[in-house]
Amino acid sequence: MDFQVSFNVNNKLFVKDPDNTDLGRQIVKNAIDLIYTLGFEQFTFKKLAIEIQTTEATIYRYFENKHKLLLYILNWYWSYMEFLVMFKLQNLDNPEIKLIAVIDLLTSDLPDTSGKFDYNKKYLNQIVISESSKAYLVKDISEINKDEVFKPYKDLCSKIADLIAEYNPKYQFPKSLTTTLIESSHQQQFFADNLPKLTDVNSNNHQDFVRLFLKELLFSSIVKKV
Amino acid sequence: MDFQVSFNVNNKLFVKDPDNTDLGRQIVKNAIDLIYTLGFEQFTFKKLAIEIQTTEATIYRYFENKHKLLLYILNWYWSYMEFLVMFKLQNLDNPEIKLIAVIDLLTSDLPDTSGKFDYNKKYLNQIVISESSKAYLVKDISEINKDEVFKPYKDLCSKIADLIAEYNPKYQFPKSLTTTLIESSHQQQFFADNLPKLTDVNSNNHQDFVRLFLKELLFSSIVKKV
DNA sequence: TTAATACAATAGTAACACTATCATTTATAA
DNA sequence: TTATAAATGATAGTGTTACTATTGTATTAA
Repeated sequence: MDFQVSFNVNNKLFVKDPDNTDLGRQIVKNAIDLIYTLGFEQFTFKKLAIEIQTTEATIYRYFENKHKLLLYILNWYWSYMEFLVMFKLQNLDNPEIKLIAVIDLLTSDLPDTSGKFDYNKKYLNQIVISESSKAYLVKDISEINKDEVFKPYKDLCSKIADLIAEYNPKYQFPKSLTTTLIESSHQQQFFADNLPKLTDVNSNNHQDFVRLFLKELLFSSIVKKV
Repeated sequence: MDFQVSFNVNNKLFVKDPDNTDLGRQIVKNAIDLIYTLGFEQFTFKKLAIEIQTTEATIYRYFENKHKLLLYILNWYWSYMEFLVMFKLQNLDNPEIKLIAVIDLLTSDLPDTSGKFDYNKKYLNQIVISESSKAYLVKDISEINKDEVFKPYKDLCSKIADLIAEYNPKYQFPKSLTTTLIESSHQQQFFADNLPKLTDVNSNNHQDFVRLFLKELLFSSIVKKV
């Protein structure tokens, strides 16, 4: 694939739209690299400022705090993922094949894009795996949820849940199964890499393993019972 | 139930065993209350010290940092949970009934105990739901894993995975299914409470809902195919 | 040419995550 | 009972984090 993609990320997530300036895009791009390298807890605006040779104060003009920056990055990812799902499902009719395509997407790295958004897709993927739950597992979740900062995630979930309902309208838990698939896909990849005894991974290709597990989990849950 | 329980929590998790002194037990008990109230990010040793009218320095004599304290609390929880599983499964033969009992345990509050460990079980449960993944989603996971700080969690998982293998020896992913059940049980409870649109809850009793969902998920995965 | 905007440079504050020192209380053992 | 060690309290201090404020300069737009 080779085209430019661009999404309107929720404007409650930034003070000044980083998408509009070179510096803004540098901030986001280098934030991804640095969060990947240091982990979210060790990542600070100070370190990011040094990395791109600017000052903390400047970064604060774009983002209120690092949590919002993380949410911005994740929203970009979820929006992109929803776009990819839409794109890949074009011209597909069979609900089973559609769901298989979705699982493949959820367990693959993002395709590289050229142009303005040359974020490191491998890093971005790892951030989603290791850091995304920290975006919602916070005490002020109900406050930040009011700003609709989880809309892209919810939209993606709802789209996949619809596919499940299409496959088997009688299945009772399409949304919970969807979030379980998505979150489990991250967890199992993380465990396979870091705590492999918590999984059944045996090959070297962890993504293949997770893909297999999730397909089994999904289709045995939603199979139409006679 | 009414008896005293006591576990040997991994001694790499503390500097001085909090289990041996009144002050140590106060620290753990009040840490649970405070982490529940403030969330792990806002929780500090300073605030805890004020709460129990001691000083930061004193708390540092028991725990190196708040991450280790969280791990200590979670290890206590996982050890207790494994004990409860063992206890509840006594005298049960039928693997299906055993697995149902396990899911019931995973989706219920801990029973109250008297004696030294009068931790607030409702708070502890919420901490497990909201904070436990923060114990392992850290950059230095491989370092801390060397100290076997995840052993109680792994032991519990392995015990449940064995039950799955007992039910259906041909099922390929007993461990991954187990971690998925446990983690999903937390997530779905968290989502039901905070981001209900990501789930299919309709009743007021979120625990019943999660229980139903997980049983369905588990047994459709491991059903013996003809 | 003026005026606005964007950014850099610098300084400062309160909280956090510790470490160190020393005095005092408490438990224990000779 | 006294000596001794261990546990805790009190206090201080350091470097870092998470910001906010101010002021000067370069760029751009009217």
